[in-house]
Amino acid sequence: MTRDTVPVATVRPLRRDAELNRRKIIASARDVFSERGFGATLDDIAHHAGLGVGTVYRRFPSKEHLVEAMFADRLDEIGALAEQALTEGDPWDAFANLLLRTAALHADDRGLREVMLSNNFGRERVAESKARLIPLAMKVVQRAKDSGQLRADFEATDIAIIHMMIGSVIEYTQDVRPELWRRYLGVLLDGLRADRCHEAELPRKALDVQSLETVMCTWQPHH
Amino acid sequence: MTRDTVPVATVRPLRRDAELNRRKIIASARDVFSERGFGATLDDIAHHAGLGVGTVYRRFPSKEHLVEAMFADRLDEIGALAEQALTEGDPWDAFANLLLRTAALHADDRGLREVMLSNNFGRERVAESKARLIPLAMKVVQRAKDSGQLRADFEATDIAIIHMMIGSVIEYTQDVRPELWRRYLGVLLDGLRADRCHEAELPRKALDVQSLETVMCTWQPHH
DNA sequence: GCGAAGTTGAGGGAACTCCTCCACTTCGTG
DNA sequence: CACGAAGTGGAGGAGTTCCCTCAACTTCGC
Repeated sequence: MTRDTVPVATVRPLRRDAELNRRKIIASARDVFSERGFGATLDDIAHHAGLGVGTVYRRFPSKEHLVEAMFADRLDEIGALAEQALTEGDPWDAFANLLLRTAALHADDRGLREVMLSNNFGRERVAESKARLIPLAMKVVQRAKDSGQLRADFEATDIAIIHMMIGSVIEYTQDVRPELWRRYLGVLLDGLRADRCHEAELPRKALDVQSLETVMCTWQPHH
Repeated sequence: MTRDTVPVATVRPLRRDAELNRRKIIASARDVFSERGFGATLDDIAHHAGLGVGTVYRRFPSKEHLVEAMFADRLDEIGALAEQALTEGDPWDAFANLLLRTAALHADDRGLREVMLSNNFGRERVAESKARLIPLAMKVVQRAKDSGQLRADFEATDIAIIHMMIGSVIEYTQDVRPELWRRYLGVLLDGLRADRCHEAELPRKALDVQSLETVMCTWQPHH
């Protein structure tokens, strides 16, 4: 499934056992990355799959390739969430649910979180999928602002920063209280409603898209 | 100043040049830790001080000791902020300003941020200073709640988590926009005001002090 | 049953860090 | 001023961790 999307210049098919192992590797990578993030080594993934390291390297030239193979379609999942949000009845609920559902995915999958917040993992397909997300998010934001429920000085780039904040809560508290992040997303959402702002304007302007890009290149997973 | 607070069993005084170097080391550590955090090696600090590594190790058995020597009094600074907050006129302003001023210190000094958010740096004196902070914070919170301005379901441990969130914003955005964190603290503060609540209660309970302790032992600086 | 394809895991090599050691320098007292 | 004690420097040992290779071995499938 993830497989045939690559250019394909009629590569000879893998031997049956090799194909089986390839699947084992991907399954293992999904497990390991989702639990331990990209800090995990290919050695870890190999052992978790019950295979030798060499086998993994024979199939995937580098960690990058594995990531690429694994996460492109998961990002499209989030794209689907966003599109769905555009058709949802109440504009505020659409906005809030998009944040909530995305954060919930982040909480379940450390690897996904890292791909989303950093520009340092995966190239090509991952980058494309992310690029497709931006205009969608902008629409959801605009709709919520137009409806007068989301504060007017909110910007689409704020979404990314909010995910960074919630991401750090997830990172550190999920062993102790896996759902605690919902509390702080709750505070943030309350703070984002138009009828709650006390100060007319938030201090400082939001990041422009270019600066956000830079920030996301700096972003590094913890340890 | 930081100096004579240690037990002192009449250690013979340092030779004049050695004492000078000791000061250089501490100054250098202040610079380097504040900019690069505790990721910095003692080698870095030595070179930045224009000294050899050996000299640093002769004076401070380990990084821990240096940290201890440096940060205990900075934490007391924050304690002073908190006490000051207790006498400030408006209870909400006291609360909000405490968060703001503390975050501003964090933004200026990566080392301080790391000591505050983690239980893994510095022992003894640092731990003491932190312990003294807790009841103060609790009072400030209680006063703001009693005045009806801070939402009733806020807890003192939320302060630490908020600093983690803001800390991650600082960490990643300060090269691009050093003051951007104020924007998100602004959102949080608006979300914390009691009036015009949308949801009656935040989802999930706050951490208890014990769990927070655990979380802070897990906390690690980035990279 | 044979050659091509696949597998294995010890270990090479690179990047870091912490810290030690001892030949050398400097201090300051007698 | 000279001499012993105190202090200094920084190459390098020891420990990690990680990425990836390769040569000996196994399995597949025609």
